Amino acid sequence: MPVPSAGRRALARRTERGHAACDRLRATAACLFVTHGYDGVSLDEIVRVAGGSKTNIYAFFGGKEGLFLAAIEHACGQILAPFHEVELDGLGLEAGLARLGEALLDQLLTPRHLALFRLVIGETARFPQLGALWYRSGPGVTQARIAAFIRARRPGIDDDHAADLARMFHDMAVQDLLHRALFAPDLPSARERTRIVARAAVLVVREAERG
Amino acid sequence: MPVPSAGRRALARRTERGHAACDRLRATAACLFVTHGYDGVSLDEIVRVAGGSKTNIYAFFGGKEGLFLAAIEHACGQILAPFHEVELDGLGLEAGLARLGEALLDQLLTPRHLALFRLVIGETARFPQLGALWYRSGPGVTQARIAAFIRARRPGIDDDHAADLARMFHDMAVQDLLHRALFAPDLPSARERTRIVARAAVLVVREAERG
DNA sequence: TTCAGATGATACTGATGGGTATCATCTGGC
DNA sequence: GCCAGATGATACCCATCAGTATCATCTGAA
Repeated sequence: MPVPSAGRRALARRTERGHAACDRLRATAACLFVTHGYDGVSLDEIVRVAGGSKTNIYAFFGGKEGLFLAAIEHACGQILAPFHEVELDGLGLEAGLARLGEALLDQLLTPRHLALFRLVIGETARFPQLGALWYRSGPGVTQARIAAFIRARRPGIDDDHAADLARMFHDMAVQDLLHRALFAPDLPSARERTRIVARAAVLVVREAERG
Repeated sequence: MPVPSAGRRALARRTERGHAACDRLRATAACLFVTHGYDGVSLDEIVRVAGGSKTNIYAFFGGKEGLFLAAIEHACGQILAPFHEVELDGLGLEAGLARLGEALLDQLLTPRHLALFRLVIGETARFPQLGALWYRSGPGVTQARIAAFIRARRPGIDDDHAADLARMFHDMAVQDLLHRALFAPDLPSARERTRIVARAAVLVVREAERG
């Protein structure tokens, strides 16, 4: 691999055309990297799909690694957006947890999320900052939202206890299904999904009562 | 990439030297692939470390992909061996579950397991058979052992219920810690580990009483 | 309008690496 | 011991690809 040099200097004033090219590059790269992995995509291919030229990649992102990190960060930021908009007004603890679990699984079991998850896990060895970024924008946010909901429905609850319950609910409701989706091509039925999430919700509610 | 051809024909009688070379290649490849990933290791490097020559790789394994699959299968078969030998005689349900959970974490949080896990998840997109192999020799076996223990300590329990409890215990005890280890460099303290496992065991025992 | 700098198109470079070919050497059944 | 076939050592082929260089064209602030 050629040693990267300073390359062309950073741009002083980027034009409108440049911004558009930059966005297109990042979006295209995200799509291709998620689908084919870091080593499975060449810069020439990205440029061929996105338009523009390799000149931009080095001017905007510094090289392949920079483009990769920017693309994945972008993808991570988007992946859980629908989950954050789930409406819980009027739902009790058990029903609300169930809805949160279902909404979470809706996102986590999409092919796009599974592919991104694979990529992040695989490349965290090469790009350590990726792992932290992922946990922050993934499980971290998710568990925090669940914990907040538990505290809202059980106002007197201890903060640590709520966080514990949130973590346990998250893991019981999501992890086995996520792993099965990652490793086996046949997803469980919707009925099975519902059962698993409901079971987790029941357990957590019982445990919350106990204090 | 050159299109693989039939290559040299399969060997009719392999010599003792050949068997030794084959084993060395597989072990070396497992080590290097787990550390550097599929694309991060060249055949020349494997041969340089293991001795022998590329001739063997094509004669024994058919090419890089075949060697990779053989190496990973080998590594998967070994990774949980210590877990299967945990002694549970004389322990009640809660204490036994706790010991199982601790023993499992002992294996899952080793650098070697984390690296193998990363590799398998990342490469399952390219080699689908890998995922099934992994689930079979990993979580599948683990959960089955936990379920068997629950049934042994609660003889009247419904089989499906035991399997459910096993899955939930497995996920509560292991998953969050595993994910944090995968994504963040700082492992949780032994104290925190013990607390999480104990908490999961308590929940499952209570749930088992309820029927 | 001008023109310096941004962007596009494209060819090139140097290194890498999977797979093949060739020939030398070793093994083991006979 | 013989010798066919297994194994080792090595050079080679050819495609890929990150990064660079060069020059043409476009943009937008002054």
